[in-house]
Amino acid sequence: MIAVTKRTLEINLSTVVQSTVKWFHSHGMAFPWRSTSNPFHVLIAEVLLRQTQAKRVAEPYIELTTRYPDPQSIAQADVSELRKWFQPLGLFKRADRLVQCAQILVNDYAGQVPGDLKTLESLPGLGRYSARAILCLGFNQPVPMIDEGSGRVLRRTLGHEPRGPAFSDPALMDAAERILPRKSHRDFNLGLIDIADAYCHPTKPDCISCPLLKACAYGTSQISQQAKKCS
DNA sequence: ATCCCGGACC
DNA sequence: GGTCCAGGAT
Repeated sequence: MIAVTKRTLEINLSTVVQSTVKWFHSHGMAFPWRSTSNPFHVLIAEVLLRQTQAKRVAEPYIELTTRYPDPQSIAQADVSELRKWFQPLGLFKRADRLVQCAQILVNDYAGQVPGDLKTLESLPGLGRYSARAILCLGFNQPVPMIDEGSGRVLRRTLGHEPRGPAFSDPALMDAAERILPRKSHRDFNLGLIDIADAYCHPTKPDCISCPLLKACAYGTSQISQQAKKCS
């Protein structure tokens, strides 16, 4: 009996992975930071993306990575000059911390972005999510990228009860580790993020259109509830 | 738990 | 007028 439920669970997990990756290949967003593997450019992107809608980050990202392509450029940049590129986005302290971060990279890490989790998390302006995003996108490491959006997709799909912020939910983080595919980890991570944006809205999710509907505990229950209402 | 922050969207 | 946004620092 236990073996059967476990096998059912594994089948569902692999369905979630395959549907997400397949959907991403045809519907994934082509943001500029997704066509580079330069770790420092990924780092800049993640700083800009924090609590900011991805579409609005494209222009500042291009400007910043063009004008300040490496840690050295930012380390010696004038902070007030750098803040200019954060003007339309808000959260200006990100600019200050980006300079601090670049200075540490220059002084302590030979101007290179370190490729290990603990060091990345210790840098100013980077946290659990950004560090993992840099590892996945900049170093091609099979690390889960769980933010509030992709965390919500996984929670709803796997039928988890939301227990506080995604990053401090051990059950969610364990599930994310378990489900992450070895081969297409990058497409899976980005696919979850894009699905969160396109369908899995916090208050009004579009389950009918979602590519994960058939594999999603939340979506299928939503649909059956709607069917009851209509009858 | 709160603050940061401007803009898009409803 | 609320809600939300690839979170992090305090």
